[in-house]
Amino acid sequence: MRVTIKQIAEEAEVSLTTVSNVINKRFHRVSKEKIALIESIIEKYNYTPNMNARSLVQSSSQLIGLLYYSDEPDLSFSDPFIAEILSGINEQAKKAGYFVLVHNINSKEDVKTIQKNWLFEGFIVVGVWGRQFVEINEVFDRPVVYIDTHLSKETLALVQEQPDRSFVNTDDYAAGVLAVEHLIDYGHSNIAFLSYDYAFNEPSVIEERYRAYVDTLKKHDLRVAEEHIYTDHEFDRLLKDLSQFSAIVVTGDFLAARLFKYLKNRSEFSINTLSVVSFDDISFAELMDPPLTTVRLEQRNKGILAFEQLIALANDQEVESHLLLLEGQLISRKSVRKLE
Amino acid sequence: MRVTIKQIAEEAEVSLTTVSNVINKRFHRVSKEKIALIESIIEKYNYTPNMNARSLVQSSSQLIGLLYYSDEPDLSFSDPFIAEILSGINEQAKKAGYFVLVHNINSKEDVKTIQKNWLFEGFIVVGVWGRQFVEINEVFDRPVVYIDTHLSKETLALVQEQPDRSFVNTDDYAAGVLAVEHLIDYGHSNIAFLSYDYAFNEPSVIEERYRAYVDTLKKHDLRVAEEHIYTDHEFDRLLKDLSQFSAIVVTGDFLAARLFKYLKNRSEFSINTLSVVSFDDISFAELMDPPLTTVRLEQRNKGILAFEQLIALANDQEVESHLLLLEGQLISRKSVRKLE
DNA sequence: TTGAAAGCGCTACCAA
DNA sequence: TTGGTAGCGCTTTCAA
Repeated sequence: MRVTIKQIAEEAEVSLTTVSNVINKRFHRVSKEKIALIESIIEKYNYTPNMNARSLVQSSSQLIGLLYYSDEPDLSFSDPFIAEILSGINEQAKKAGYFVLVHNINSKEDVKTIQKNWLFEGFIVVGVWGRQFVEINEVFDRPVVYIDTHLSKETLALVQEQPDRSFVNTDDYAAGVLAVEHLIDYGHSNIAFLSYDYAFNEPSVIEERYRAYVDTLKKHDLRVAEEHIYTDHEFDRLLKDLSQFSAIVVTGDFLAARLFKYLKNRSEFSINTLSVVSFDDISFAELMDPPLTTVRLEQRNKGILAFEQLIALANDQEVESHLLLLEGQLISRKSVRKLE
Repeated sequence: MRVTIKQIAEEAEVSLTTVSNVINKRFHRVSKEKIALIESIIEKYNYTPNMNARSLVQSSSQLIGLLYYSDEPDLSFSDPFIAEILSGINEQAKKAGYFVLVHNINSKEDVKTIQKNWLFEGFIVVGVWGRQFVEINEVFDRPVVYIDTHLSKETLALVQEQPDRSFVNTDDYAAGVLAVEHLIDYGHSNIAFLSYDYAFNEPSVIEERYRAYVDTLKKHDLRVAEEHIYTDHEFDRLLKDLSQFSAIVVTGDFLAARLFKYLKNRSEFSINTLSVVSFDDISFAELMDPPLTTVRLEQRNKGILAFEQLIALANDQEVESHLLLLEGQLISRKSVRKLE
């Protein structure tokens, strides 16, 4: 059987309390000699406290929950984006002696259930945005940091009141500016915009990039038009209009790859005629033909940062800000060409 | 505060024991009326038992551990392969009311620690093979199912004795045969083999495919030679030898993509001259140029199957076999051409 | 069919 | 600086 605090206490000939005190580093309550003795015995048996017992008495559980909000269960964690984030979280967690429980949620009931089952230090939540936010957010009774959750001004103001909520995002607006400026810098002035089909009127990652696109074009006195916006269902329309554009902003590398394929199948000339800039820098981006110019988003760092922020919140430490924005980084490859 | 079994008992005016009995479906020990009453109260409060308390008394924890063995912490869960598996596990787990804790391990100590911290129903372990196996395997005190762990005959014999260990793999040998037969079927007879650099003498996924390659070639009286084997560090040598081959077997889609890029950069003719077949069918495979012919591996299904198997083991149910082999499926696209 | 009580491993409170 | 003890929420004897 695994060794318990009781056995340690017996062997050291001290009380449970004393052992507990050294385990929890309350050194000021124990004499130096006993600390040394007890620590040596702990070392000897390679003792680690039972988290279930600990959790039961409502102290630290060392457990954090990574929650992925999605309606389609088969999507969830296979998304490389979340995989990267998990990877980052996991690395930090292991270093810091934390454990991470992953779970899919698609309702507030899911959150309630999981909270009743286990005691968490806090949560990292991915995939929540728009109207779901308020409903989901209210049921958490522990700190939470949201990743890639963009909020409307009103909602944001509301959350400001809650000291144990934080947000880590890419600065998607800035990333968008980066992409468009690069295009303009290279001489492009007729620039289309391609994204997945989504609700353009709710704050979201895509909406930020869209705003950046519009603003940057306007700033340079370039023409902006609603019909220059395409969704992934409109490749045909895009192809028809292609002669109008010398460049296109695509909201994700995978979508860019789909566009490449589509274009290659129709008209040989297009792919070398059209410049494309995208977002993500997935591992495949550099292997594409042409190698994709894209804004690197560092999802893994988001995971790392989110974990760090969560631990700070959970321990009531001061945090610098509740909105952490990561810089995107333009990776210039071959898919954007210089215009004379 | 969350409602406890005690409050349920009070409201129902019965003992804790009785409530516990209905929660654990020991209906034969409780009268019909009380069952109905208690269940209605449970329903009303949306009561769920506290897993920490449950675990503490050594009954079910509903917790399974997904352990990823790797020396490089930053690799781990960002690998799309493990992400797919996690996705499958997670879906099943949620349906069945289980929770999954993910963790990186790179020593048996890691396993010991996590086992002392929490009570698991069992483990799903990914990334262990060769000599690490025996050492890691012995420290588990709960059922475990390994994914993609190939064992030597001797080790396998050893494990046969352990009724609570199982293995789910793709039938990598069969998948290899599928790939090579396809090539031969299309008229190819000079076929190279490209894989990541690895220990060819230990049982592994790649070794299985390699054996399939050799055996199938031999079966068709085709020439097999050691110098036809290339690693990902030998692209230059491969390029030099390329005129000898009409086709190549590559052990993974991502590597195939790297090869494509390399070849495109050197000699325009090569990529359309060389047929390539690969393994995985990652989402990018069909977007490659040419679209990649590959053997689909269904990693997600492995996760699903592994979970199911684990639950069976944990509940001492009869299992049909301790070695579950999934079929690969050849996805024929454009990267293999018919020879006249 | 029901319930009282012990105890899982730990922390927290209070007293010494 | 130390220790005794109650109790976290639950399951599990054992007795009624």
